[in-house]
Amino acid sequence: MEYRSLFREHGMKCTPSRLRVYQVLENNVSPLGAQEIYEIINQEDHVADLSTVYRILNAFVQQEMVIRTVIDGDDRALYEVKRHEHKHHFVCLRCKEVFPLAGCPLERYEQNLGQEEGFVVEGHRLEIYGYCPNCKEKKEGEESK
Amino acid sequence: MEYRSLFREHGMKCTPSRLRVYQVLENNVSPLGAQEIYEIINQEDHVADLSTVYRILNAFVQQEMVIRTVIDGDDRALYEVKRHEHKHHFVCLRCKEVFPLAGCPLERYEQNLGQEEGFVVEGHRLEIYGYCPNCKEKKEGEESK
DNA sequence: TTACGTGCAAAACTTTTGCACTATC
DNA sequence: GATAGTGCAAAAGTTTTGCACGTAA
Repeated sequence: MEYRSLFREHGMKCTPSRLRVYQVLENNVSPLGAQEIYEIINQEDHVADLSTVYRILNAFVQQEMVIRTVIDGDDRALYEVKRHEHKHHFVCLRCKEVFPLAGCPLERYEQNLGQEEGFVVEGHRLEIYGYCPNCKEKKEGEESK
Repeated sequence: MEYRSLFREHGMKCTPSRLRVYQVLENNVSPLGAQEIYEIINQEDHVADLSTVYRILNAFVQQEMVIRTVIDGDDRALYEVKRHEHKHHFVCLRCKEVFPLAGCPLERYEQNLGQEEGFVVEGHRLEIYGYCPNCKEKKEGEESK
């Protein structure tokens, strides 16, 4: 099985819980919270405890298989599999949905930052906030009342 | 007093706790957590309870006098006074210090996003992660062990 | 068989809330 | 004097941890 070797490469045994957590993350384009993942994997029968989900997620993050993010105005952490492309998110202020955005506008900016300020840039986090096409319309409706 | 009218404009009474919380935020270039603010204002004598600090911060945020942010890898929220300039932060992965950065490289990118994808952009969040000049050296020392 | 992984319960940490009391306007 | 603000204690939400038991390799 393909996952077995993926886990072994990162020094972890292949267990049903880990498998399910990883698959759920893989199948979602938008990042998910620990509680959400817990609910999804246990929908049919009991697969893993919430504390186990947290332990698994922490292990994935430490192994850099998964990225952990926090979003303004929402205190819990969100998790998503690390994919090859570098991308960012658009967060809808109304429905709270998180949309993936392709690409990144920051490469040149980061070069400057290293040269001019003496910082070593390792990465960045960018989210765009606003209204998604769907909520854009609804919002206009609400405001014209 | 100058603060008195600032508070009144936002429909809030001028109390010692609010005054101190606001001043502490004003005097810090880097954002602070609620617990930190609590400790600073109560250093000499008791000024406000932690729950009061939270209530005050929430009121400030609601009145858009203060910005609330969360930073990856650190679960608590950070607060800073809303200043006129639009700026971002550099977060040091080693000492966790937050450095303000002037300016913003995103204006054109956001225009595209609205036109091509149908999103309404209201704002964004950008943090750069890496090592500050100070920790850069220390880290190199550690690695060459 | 032996580490590593997990369930359960409890704790830690951040943030919110209810209620009686206090201070500002 | 009315209303908004506060202290204290308790609760709620998220994440972590200790320990005994279970399971993958």
